[in-house]
Amino acid sequence: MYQTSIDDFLEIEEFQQDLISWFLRVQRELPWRQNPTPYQVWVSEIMLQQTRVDTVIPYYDRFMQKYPNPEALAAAEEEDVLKTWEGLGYYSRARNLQTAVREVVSEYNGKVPDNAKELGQLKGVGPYTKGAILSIAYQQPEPAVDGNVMRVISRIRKVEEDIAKPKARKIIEGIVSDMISAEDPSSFNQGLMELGALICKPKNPLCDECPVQAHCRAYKEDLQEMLPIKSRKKSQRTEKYVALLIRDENHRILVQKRPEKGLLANLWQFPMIPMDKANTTDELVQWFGDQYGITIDVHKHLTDIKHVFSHIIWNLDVYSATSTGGCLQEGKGEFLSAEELQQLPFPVSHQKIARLI
DNA sequence: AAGGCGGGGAC
DNA sequence: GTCCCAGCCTT
Repeated sequence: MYQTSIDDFLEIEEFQQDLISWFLRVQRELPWRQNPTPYQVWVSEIMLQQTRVDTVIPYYDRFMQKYPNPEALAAAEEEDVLKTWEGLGYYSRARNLQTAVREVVSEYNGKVPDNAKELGQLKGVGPYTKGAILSIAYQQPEPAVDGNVMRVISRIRKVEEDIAKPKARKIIEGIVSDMISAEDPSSFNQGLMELGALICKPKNPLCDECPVQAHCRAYKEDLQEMLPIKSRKKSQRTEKYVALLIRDENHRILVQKRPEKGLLANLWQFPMIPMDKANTTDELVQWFGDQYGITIDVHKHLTDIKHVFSHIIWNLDVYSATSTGGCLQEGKGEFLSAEELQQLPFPVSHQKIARLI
């Protein structure tokens, strides 16, 4: 059904021409498009995973300033890398990127691999990123199928598979493999993504301005609003916590590092107590004493914070408090000055608390 | 195959 | 509120 027949070759060549010439004419000027090194392509592609271009730009600039090459990133402290990534989300991207870059420095003499086998084994480099690096950095005709490309190809070729399912990506990859330009795979792949971002948008696609309108089955059949087909994800669960801004006698503040796995791994936070463990202030003080080893005096309610993740909603009830005695248990955090806190990476939800200091 | 994993912009 | 963004990893 999605096979390419001999009769389609001429059509495909026209499609390539229309797409690539449009891309070369209208492409946005982006920091990672100025004669990029493979490392620059790699970093930009990791940052762009599930993240909009406009959000990434300032992060990319700061990151490249601090870590201009694989050696610099390999030598950095993880905590500093996370601080540079602070606010961008999906923090395992940063940790996996550093792990992979260290492997590139030690195993490949600092040269980013130019083949699918070695690239695919690097931490955090999946099918999309692998294809993006091979095509954009090395001009190899490999598909790079992201959300944009799934939507664009679904419409152009009337693919009615549910793009939320893994099977759809394989189908789209096959189609792109049959269509990709051998002369300029970089512009072809980037053109598909740029088309998705600027013209072939999820809602209200600008078909009147589309450079490949003549090649689009969805447009021909007026199905552009119906495609792609995508099943809905289930909604988030809610978790309620009390968060505490606890000062000691020197006005230092209690913070702790989160576990090395799971949500917001290795980031820092203010102590949080599940709401069901602290129905009353007395219960809260009791629980905190048991868990942390210090007694606290809870003062006024500062604010409520609602923070939405992709799969969880946090409701944080924030109180100020002072530590009045006891000895902080090992591994339960440390009291730091406001200046010292500035150096540590916090999730956005807890940056909101830090602003109250 | 399904769920965990951030945050923000567009509507 | 909903959707979704230049996705990957784990189970």
